[in-house]
Amino acid sequence: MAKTTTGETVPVRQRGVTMKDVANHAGVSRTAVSFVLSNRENASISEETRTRINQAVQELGYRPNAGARALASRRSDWYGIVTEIVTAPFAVDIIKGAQDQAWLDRRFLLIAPSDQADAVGPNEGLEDAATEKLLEQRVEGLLYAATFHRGVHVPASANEVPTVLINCFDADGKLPSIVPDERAGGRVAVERLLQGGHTRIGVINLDPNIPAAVGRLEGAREALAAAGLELDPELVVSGYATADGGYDAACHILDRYPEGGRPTALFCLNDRMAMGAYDAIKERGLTIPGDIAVIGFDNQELIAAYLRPKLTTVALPFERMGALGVQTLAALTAGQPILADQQLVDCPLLERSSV
Amino acid sequence: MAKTTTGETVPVRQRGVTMKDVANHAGVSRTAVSFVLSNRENASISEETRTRINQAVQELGYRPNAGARALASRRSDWYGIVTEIVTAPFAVDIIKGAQDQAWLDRRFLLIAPSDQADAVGPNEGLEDAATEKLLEQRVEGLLYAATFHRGVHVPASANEVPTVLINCFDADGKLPSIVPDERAGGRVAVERLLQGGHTRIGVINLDPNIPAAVGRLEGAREALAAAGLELDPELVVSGYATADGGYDAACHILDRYPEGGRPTALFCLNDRMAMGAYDAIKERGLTIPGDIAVIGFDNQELIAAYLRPKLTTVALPFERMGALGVQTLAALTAGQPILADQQLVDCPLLERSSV
DNA sequence: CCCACCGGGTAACGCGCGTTACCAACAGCG
DNA sequence: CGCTGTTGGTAACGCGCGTTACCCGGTGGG
Repeated sequence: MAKTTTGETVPVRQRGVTMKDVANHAGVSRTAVSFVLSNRENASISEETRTRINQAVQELGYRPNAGARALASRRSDWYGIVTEIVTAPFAVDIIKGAQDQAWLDRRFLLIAPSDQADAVGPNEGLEDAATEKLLEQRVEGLLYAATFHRGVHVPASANEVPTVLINCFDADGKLPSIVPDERAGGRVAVERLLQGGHTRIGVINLDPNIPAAVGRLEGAREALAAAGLELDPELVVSGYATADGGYDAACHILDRYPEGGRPTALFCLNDRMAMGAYDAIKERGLTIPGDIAVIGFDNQELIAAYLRPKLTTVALPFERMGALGVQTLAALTAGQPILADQQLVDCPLLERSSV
Repeated sequence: MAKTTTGETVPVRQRGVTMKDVANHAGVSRTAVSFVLSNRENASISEETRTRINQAVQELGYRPNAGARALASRRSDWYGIVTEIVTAPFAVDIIKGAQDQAWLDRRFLLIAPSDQADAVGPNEGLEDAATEKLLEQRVEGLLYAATFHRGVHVPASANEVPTVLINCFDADGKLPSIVPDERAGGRVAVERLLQGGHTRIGVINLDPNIPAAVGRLEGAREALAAAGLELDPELVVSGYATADGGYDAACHILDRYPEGGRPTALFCLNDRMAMGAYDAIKERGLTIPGDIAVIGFDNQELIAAYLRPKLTTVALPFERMGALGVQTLAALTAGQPILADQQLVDCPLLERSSV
């Protein structure tokens, strides 16, 4: 506890070592310390005092005050990311990718959850409070990350700094975005099945209106068309994006042609549905991949890597999208042109044991 | 000021509006603006100038500079959390709980990943770089969060500021920590099985040396002892903490007494192993929960909520631990005494359909 | 001998804000 | 009348640092 002049006690606040302390300790001016610490090459400091200063830094355990530096230099070295991912962790790898990349660029990533506004007042926009908080910290750029690929509306204040969307796109403007190449993913999945000799393929579809479903299905059709085939509409069934939904859809598909003509492969548009499909297949005494090959989408590790047999699936490149988002932001803040308004990121096929 | 078509005015925000600009616009001194914005009750500002200032704030779209405020007031309103969770997202709810609580306390949570030091140099300690970064931001308190309950070593610099450990404990010191009450969790799980009429219970154990295994097993034994029963050592099998490990262990347990005496319930010490156990049970033509009741631990949503039947399991209170960590930190920074060096948090039973 | 130049530094300003000390005007009171 | 409060403010300092302008003592060139 420390005492003020009035005698009252306040929480102890360690008086930090400042550049002035370092300067005194080294017997030089604070300016010299600043020059040495910021490695200015055009500053003329002799090698001897330079080492003396560095030694003082070590001895005193000096640690720069990032806030003061930001204030004086007018750059914070921070990016902010507004995301619902913290509360819906499915796509947490976006944060990881972004954070790693930011770290490489010697920048810091400030993470703000996008759904906490209701904690302060019911009428505030969801992301607005988070965005505002980040701007108060004077972030140099903003990222918005969604848990699933969709269109979003970004608060107006986002226009004050460079902004990039990750795993979502600007529903009403021209903000640059990074999204998965759903179509190529659908294509590669079905190509893999074709390559395995499957020509009759059932599809367990998501809500047909969301971008993921549209793209993946389109890709699937392309792959089939390239082989001179097409989807049997009877074998494309939508369901809730859950294991139960996948189970129901799989039952429907597997039982559709009792007389013969049952598909030999199932393309499940997400892994949770594939999980349910497994049950439906096993229930019927069929084996995976012997009787029915299954391929998923998303690569949700907890599911895909632990199902038995392990699920072959198409991965959503979350980490890569996060990194690319930061790179794009870096280009924007540096005033460089970016490659495209919308960057598509490849969805690689992960071979396991279900095909 | 900009006007919309409806004639309502919308603040046009531009970077660089300072308190001085607001003061000029309102025709008062900057001090007056500061007083109004920080709501000092002992400052004497007339109601009229107060509204004039607030109006100027609106019109100019003034946004405080958090860094400058922190510099002048010598408090940042930030806590820092060092965590491996970003890279191993299992326990991401810790972050959510901490962030929500911090938000309620009008504080901000700075998240630093604990494994990025190798990006700058191979010789730096893992958490050290992250901790250092946070201290440079002048966080007022530090949290360390682990993905699984264990002992950890924290960098020495953490001592400069109040520190609380979440889901881990200080292996060599006296830092306060928040951990799940594994023992009570094991007890409640087995009590539930007993209540269901099960007296012969198989246990799929984790690595027997980790705190989670020790506590949960101890709790299980307590519950049995209270009913005058005890574990059959032949029915306690350790395995890798994966679905495959659970499958193997379950096979072992289920086939141990071919002549009769097979357990009617399985206590799986985590949900991934329960997932594998499901397969072993189904393979043998047995039903869940009809023939074999299964109870898990961890409540890993992606698994527990999607297995068929849905898995009854004991939840790890990640979110609550995160919140409690922040509360404890708040008490520490305010100089208040904390309840205990180690706070145990209850692990509630989540009833689904597997018992 | 004077002057330009260069190496090696330092003084001083300002970033945006919290905070303390102070000041002017006016009312109430004896 | 002087004195004391009270109301409604303002001037000025400093937080820790980046940055610019400047200074001083040598040195080489003319």
